[in-house]
Amino acid sequence: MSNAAVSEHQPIPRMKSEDRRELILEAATGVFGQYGYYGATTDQIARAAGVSQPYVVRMFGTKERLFIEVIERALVFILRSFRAVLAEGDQDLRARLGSAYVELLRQRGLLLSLMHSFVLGGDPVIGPRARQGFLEVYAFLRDEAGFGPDDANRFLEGGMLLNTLVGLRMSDEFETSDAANEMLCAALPQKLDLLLELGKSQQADA
Amino acid sequence: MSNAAVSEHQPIPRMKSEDRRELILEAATGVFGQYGYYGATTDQIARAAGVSQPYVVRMFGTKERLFIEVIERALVFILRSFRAVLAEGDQDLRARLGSAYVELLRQRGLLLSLMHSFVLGGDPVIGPRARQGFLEVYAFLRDEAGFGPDDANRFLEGGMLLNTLVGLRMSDEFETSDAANEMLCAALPQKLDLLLELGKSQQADA
DNA sequence: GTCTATATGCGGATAGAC
DNA sequence: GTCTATCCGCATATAGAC
Repeated sequence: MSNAAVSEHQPIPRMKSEDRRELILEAATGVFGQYGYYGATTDQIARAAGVSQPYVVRMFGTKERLFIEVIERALVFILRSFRAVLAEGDQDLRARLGSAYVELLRQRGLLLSLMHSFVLGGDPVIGPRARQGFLEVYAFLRDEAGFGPDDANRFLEGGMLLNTLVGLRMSDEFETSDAANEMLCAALPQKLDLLLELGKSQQADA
Repeated sequence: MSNAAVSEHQPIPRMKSEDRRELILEAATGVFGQYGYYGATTDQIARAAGVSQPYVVRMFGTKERLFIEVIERALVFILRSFRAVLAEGDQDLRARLGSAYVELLRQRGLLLSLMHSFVLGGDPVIGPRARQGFLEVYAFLRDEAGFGPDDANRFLEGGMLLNTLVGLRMSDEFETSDAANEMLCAALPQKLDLLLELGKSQQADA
């Protein structure tokens, strides 16, 4: 048995700070997405990332700074994804952006972490970042995607309802409630299968 | 100096359990609306209600039960308000229901407490209640208001964006950001003045 | 009905070893 | 780069007086 095998068993898997950082941000995104800023603990995040709790704090300074990094990273993903859609053409832009947004659900907790930040607008440090993030998306829709105020609004409305339904885990009721079923079908023209699939996998985790 | 004056100074203002209960629920609604379930403390709620922290816990058993009562009470207000609109006629139903919804912002934290519950769908006790509440509103729109699936969906989309903008305190940016200004105007056809007014008063509190 | 005092547990953060 | 041990503060909840 090689040394490599031994250090896999008692893992002190050193890696570059940058990589570890990304790993923790991903884990934190999932945990914050589920429990929100206050509800999530640095210990949960650490376990999800496979590192020790003090290490998480050490790397990001405070839980608050970690949360800020999580939501700023989430925003980067959203805008990157939207710009990729834009680069592919102008046909059906609204539908394709909507589709891209739903696809972001694959990154667990990404949209929900943001959603949690949106309802903490009163917080003196989270609030301003959250507003800025939201406004950046709005600016993208207006200036880059060329939406008018009404179209931009419509798009955001749909996005916020989607976030809410995901946060609610409404997909859990898909089979048990006709109303839930109907609502989900109306809210997600396509992509319903993705939502249900992700819903099941996260039920399995928990 | 009379005894009455003394007991005003050291106030032990006994009141009926029911009244005190309502007072605390109101205070809790405001605090939960601002900080969410995990972020709010029973002590903040107690101070907002003008009672001691242990009394709050004593009266509701646990913080969790208090939160559940807050969101169920919020739902009662929403449905009561919607049914009142319905009783006044069928003209312009969508707009009038929307308007009634915005008016509920007057009850501080009512819509936001619900919103916070919506993003905690993974919680084993909050989640089911939150889903049920959301589905009750949907059922109202479909069965009582006579909306079709698409109209119901549209209505909920608008509601969720409103909740989000309020949670974000986007009205804080009304004067400083053109984008925020435009967005708010598009999101609230009428009633923008109400939002701005409430925004100012809550800035004053904090 | 309401308070004061307090027990208890948990979570964020720090110190320091390896 | 990463861990273990631990401190400290805060928040929920309990006990019991008035």
